[in-house]
Parts: sequence; C-alpha cells; structure tokens
Amino acid sequence: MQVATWNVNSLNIRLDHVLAWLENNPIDALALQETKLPDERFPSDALAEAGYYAAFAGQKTYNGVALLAKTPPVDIVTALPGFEDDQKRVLAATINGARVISVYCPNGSALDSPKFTYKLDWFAHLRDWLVDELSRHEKLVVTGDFNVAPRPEDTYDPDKWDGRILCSPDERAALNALIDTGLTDCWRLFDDREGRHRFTWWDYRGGGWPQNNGLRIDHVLASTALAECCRDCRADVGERGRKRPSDHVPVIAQFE
DNA sequence: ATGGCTTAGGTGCTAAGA
Repeated sequence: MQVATWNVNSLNIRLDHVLAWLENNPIDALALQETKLPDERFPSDALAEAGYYAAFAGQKTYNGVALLAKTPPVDIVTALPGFEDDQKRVLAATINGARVISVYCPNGSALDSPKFTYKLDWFAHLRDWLVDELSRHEKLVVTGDFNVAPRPEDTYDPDKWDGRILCSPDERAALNALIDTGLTDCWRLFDDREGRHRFTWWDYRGGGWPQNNGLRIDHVLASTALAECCRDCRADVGERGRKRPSDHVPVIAQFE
C-alpha cells in the first residue's frame, strides 16, 4: 500500500495539480492539508471521476484537511476528542484496513505568540488521542504538515533556524512526544537524501526554491506494524518546479 | 531582510502562512 501527504495550499487552485499527480501516482490514500474549502465546495465529483473516494473536514479561507482513497474511507473522525476548536486540522479514517490520519498542525507564528501556545496545546491533545487510536488500530499512519523540522539537518541552514519557529526545542519535543507513542518517522528509514530531496517545503519568498532554502516539515509517522514493512519514503520535489505550485510537495511512503 | 510571494476575501487593501 502507498500512502502520501500533500499540503496543497488551496485545493481550489491546486485541483488540476492533484488530478494530474494522481494519474501519475496511483496511490491508495492521499492526505491533503490546507484545502481552504467549506465542505459544500469540496470537489468530490472531479475526484470520483478520477477514481477516488473522499472524506473531508473543511472551512472557508483557512485550514481544511481531506483524505482521498481508492476504497471507501470508514469510521471517520473530524476533530481531536475533548479539544474545543473550530479550526479544521485533523481527519481520521480507516482505509482498506489501515487507520490513516491527515493532520495540519498549527504553524505557531512566533515563539511569543498566543498561536504558539495553541500549537503546543494542540500537539498535546493529538498525542493523547494517538495513544487511544494506536490501542485500537495495529496498522496506523499519521501524516501531514506538522510544521516542525525534527532535526537541524532538516533545515537548509541550522545556524539560522535552530531555536526559531518550526525548530524550537518545545516544538521538537512535541513532535517527539507523538513519535514516543509508538510511531516511526518513515523518512528516517531512508535518510540518505541530498540536495532538494532533503526537504518538503520551500518558501515562495526570497528565491526559496531556486536557492534550495527548504525545510522538512511534512512527515509520515507509522505504527510499528507498518514501519516494519516500509520500503520507501520520499518527497516528489518535481512538483515544486511546476507552474503555480504549492509551497509544499507530496511525500510518499510505500508499505509492502 | 521575519522576507522580496501566494492565497482568500473582495474590489483596496489586510491577514496568514512557515
């Protein structure tokens, strides 16, 4: 089974990119983030024509997550249990026997922002819920835009980024707390990438892509049963060079 | 150079992203 994640930065703008990508990458499940669409505007018909079922939890302008799958997603959850939040950032579904969770983790804005407090609080509640989900699903993958670069080498310039937003000790600890529930960062099983292939996001501003000023902030975290049969995990960096790209590229994991 | 871009909403600009 192949699972992928992609922060599309508006599914309305990127629908043609997604349809073309699915045609070339016939995967079993694709997690989307930042769809920025209310549910009544979700392009279910176009995706069904492409052969994909969809589950989604969206809102106007901001956030929004979805799961596309070749088999119908079931047992859908659209929020973190016990966490009051009107931001649509999480979606879980069982797809062909595996639990797949699409997450759009908060950005945090700045270390002294209320949004940073919200980010850490959100991660803590995600962690507690994952413990629960892992107790019910042996095969589980939580994937999406985590807005955390786990290690210095997951940035193009550790001297510039370490300690700042996306790379602070608190954020790295929050991500590690997720992993410590019994998950594996699949990327690190194949951690010999070079150049552009080290990253999943490049800023639109300041020549981020041409200069390869990238970060690795989109992840695939798998339960032990899935991690043991993970055969590949990589970013499709070519998408960043297309016309009118998202600032994030798809990350694909192959499970035997 | 924490941004030189891109998006949504709305029609000129602000907010937000990472």
